[in-house]
Amino acid sequence: MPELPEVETLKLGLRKYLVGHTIKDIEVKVPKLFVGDKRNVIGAKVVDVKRIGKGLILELNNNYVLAVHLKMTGQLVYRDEKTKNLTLSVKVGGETLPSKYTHIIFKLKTLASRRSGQKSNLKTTRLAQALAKRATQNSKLQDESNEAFLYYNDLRQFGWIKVVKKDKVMQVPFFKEMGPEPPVVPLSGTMEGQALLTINKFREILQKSGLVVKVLLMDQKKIGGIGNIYANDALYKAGIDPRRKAKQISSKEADKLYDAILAVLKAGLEFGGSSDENFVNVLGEEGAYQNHFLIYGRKSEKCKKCGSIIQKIRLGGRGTYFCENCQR
DNA sequence: TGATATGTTATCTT
DNA sequence: CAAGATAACATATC
Repeated sequence: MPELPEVETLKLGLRKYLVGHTIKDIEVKVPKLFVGDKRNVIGAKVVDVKRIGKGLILELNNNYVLAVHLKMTGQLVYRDEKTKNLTLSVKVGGETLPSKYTHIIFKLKTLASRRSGQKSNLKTTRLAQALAKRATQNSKLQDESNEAFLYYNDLRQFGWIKVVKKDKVMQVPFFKEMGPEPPVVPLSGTMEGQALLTINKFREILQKSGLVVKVLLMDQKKIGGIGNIYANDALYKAGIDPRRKAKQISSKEADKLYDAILAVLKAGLEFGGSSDENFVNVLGEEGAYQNHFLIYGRKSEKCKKCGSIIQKIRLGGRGTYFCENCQR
């Protein structure tokens, strides 16, 4: 369920809370979820976080990165002194961390010098000197209070975290094969090398594919970042029947669908993602887009536009919701 | 109890 | 070979 808006929401949170921390140790409780040698990242500092489609890249200050995919039920939750008492918004497992579903624990530390150092060295006031002296005296205490954790929780254990050399990120199969993604966030938000979906490219992808349009939207090799929720909502918004062949979509309809895709992804972002199932942000808080689904999950309810009963079928093995009257 | 939910990947089929 | 279809993965919930 974490799709582009959810992963982007998490990315922004990780930038705020995780960046600047040094990885002191990694406890891997379920080995199959952690790929690679953890010794290559222990001791390194997280310097930035990027996203490719539904994937995350934690950039480190050495030659490695941590590539992350949450699949359906993965969570990355940050905890330190200030946030340790926050409860986790989930419908399963415990509210406190680590929980029954915490499979990987990153033990982190921020250096006291990062917050109190540098600038004060440039100043020569007595006050600055006194503060610096006190900071040194308290450094041991501060080190302890600066201890933090990043918990990887995953109910279904489908996700993964991979240790990858920085220059090999785009060679990880999932990233290498990913199609262009809809441009809904500032360019700085995505990984270098990740293509963006233009309207012309979108028309071309539709024309070239023999797939049913909804299955195509969700195919990460064709377009990156769209999953079941936003595919359903975008097709509803554009008034297009999800069962239609992509090839049969006219260029006018393609434009409408393109706009609808950008609109629903942006709506998802504005609500901090959707937490219909397990998604939570970096602090373990729910998003709110689930309260604004246009059609996803509304089986047997009335269509908001015309009042017809919403149908549910299965396309490409996934639940598909649509209004027979409004989507043609 | 068995069907269902989900995203990607492996494998089978055309 | 390629594109598409389908099973597999894990596990709580209906």
